[in-house]
Amino acid sequence: MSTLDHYVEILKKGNIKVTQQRIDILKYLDSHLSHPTAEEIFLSLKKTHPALSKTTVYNSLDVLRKHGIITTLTITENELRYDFKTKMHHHFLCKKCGQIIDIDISCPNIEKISKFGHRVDEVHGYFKGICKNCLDQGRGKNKSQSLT
Amino acid sequence: MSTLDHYVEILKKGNIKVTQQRIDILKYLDSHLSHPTAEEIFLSLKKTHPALSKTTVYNSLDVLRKHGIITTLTITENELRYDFKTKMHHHFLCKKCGQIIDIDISCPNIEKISKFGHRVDEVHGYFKGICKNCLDQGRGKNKSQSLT
DNA sequence: ATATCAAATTGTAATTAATACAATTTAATA
DNA sequence: TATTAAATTGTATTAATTACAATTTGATAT
Ligand SMILES: [Mn+2]
Ligand SMILES: [Mn+2]
Ligand SMILES: [Zn+2]
Ligand SMILES: [Zn+2]
Repeated sequence: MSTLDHYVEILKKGNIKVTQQRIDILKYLDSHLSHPTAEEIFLSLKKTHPALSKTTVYNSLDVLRKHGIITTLTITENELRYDFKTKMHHHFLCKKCGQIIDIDISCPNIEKISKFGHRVDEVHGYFKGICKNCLDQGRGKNKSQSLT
Repeated sequence: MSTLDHYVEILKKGNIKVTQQRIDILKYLDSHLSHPTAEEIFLSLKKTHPALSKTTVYNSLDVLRKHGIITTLTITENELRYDFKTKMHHHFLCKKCGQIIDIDISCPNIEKISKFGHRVDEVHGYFKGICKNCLDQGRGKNKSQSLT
């Protein structure tokens, strides 16, 4: 969550033409770190920007990704997800509530891969299971905690 | 690569009805550890079994997966990939030649996730970059090595 | 060996994420 | 303010996956 100028700066620094659509998408991703899909981003932004095209969302996300400003996750099966956080981290997908949680750990395996002779550009660490919240609820300890 | 009886045994052990289609799919996955897509499996099996339906391939893969006989990979963006190898291992996707290589290492991070309170059922470790073969070719050391 | 029947297969249609493309608009520069 | 390359829009298309009804078949009991 930052001032709009912050997103303008990010775009200018990458020599990306500054448009309202791109600012909106960046702002959305920065304030929704839940790894949304293109569809979710589109539907949300369309509320306050009815003329927005889904193609623009896809195009903008591609541009941002190619410039390393955002990253993508292939953790779910049918759609790509987007992440404003680019620092290497892991993810946990809860198969019950569906949320994708950031896990701030690094990967100690990169060096091993390099020893095989491959050049590693990206590291993706995903875990799937049941999150703490869902486990607690399943045990009857319903503390009426929100899952959104 | 095993005798057909082996795949029959696998199905029977899982209380899965034995059909020629399921045997064929299992055999294909066992002898093609390249993490094929449903489409690739379908096209290859259709050659010797022209009546095969793509729906059957999807259904069978789902059944096999639900019984833990095969696993799935979401490493590429547009399609699911299937793996006969269920023992926990990592993967490396070469962005040049497209092949997905098995990396036989384990994940030292599982315990950390458990400490967060989540229950971990699946571990997915993916790396992306340029594989050794492609790197060597790029350096002009073309030893005419096959990439298939 | 044969009849039975739930389950599997098939073929087609529907859904959905993503991409292609031509017309229009706009951000950046002069 | 005029210019222009790039971005946006809307629509059409592609491609992976799922839904579903009709048909076939594997396993069981007779
Ligand atoms: Mn994240
Ligand atoms: Mn594998
Ligand atoms: Zn959960
Ligand atoms: Zn390669």
